[in-house]
Amino acid sequence: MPELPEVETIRKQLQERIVGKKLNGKRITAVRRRAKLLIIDFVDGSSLVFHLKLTGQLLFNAQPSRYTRKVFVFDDGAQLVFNDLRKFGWWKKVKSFKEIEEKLGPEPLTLTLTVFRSRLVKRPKAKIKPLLMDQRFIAGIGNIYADEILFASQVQPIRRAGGLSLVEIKAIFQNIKKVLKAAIKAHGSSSQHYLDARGKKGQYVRYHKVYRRTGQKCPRCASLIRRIKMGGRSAHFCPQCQK
DNA sequence: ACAATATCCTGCGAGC
DNA sequence: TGCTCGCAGGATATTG
Repeated sequence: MPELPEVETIRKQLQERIVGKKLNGKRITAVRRRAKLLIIDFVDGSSLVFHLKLTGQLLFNAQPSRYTRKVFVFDDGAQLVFNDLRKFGWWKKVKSFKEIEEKLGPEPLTLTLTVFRSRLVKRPKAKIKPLLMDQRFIAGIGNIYADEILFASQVQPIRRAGGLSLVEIKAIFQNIKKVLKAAIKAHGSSSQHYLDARGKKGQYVRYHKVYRRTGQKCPRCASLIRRIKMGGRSAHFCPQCQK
């Protein structure tokens, strides 16, 4: 799916466009994001929650296509179109968002080094890449940004959390924020299906250093980028300058 | 505790 | 042209 930066981009755009409108008679008070979830809040405290998974799109005032699964119509006639080629995405109405909140780890952008370290210490045997993608450990990072964060930190994806030095932990911590913020600035990564609420592509693919660059030169040391399988997902890294 | 696999679903490009 | 294979931004359940 859209990972944190993509959902955050959609959130900002929808916030500007739909707050104050009514959906099914209820006024919208806010558009929030938690991890990779998009949340539309209503005046009565209830929420409409979306998860876009791999191929979901939320388009404002777009024409429905063959992949449109749902069209939400606002009181003024504006529309929110939910498209999803692979049908993994979902939406649901909840009385309170707390029902969903419980299972999620901390938000990457407000995470502190102390919290990050204390959570790593509890999982010494776990490999760092699956850990970064584990939504209970830290919520919002997926395959693209896990690879890019580890490249920026010069740490290989197969490293065990317990074997990381303090310098490496700090680097990963800082790069989580740095990479995600830069990606938000670029409106996310449109590697394949992602479009923002305006139907436009994100530009962060330009800055990808390793993700889907197998066999190309590492921008730091010119070694060839390698791809390995980790738990059914691809991990991309530089075998030379990531230790 | 951790790893690997299957699963939901559809499409695309590569190779034969 | 048409087939099969592998791949695809997620997350969960199951099994070892």
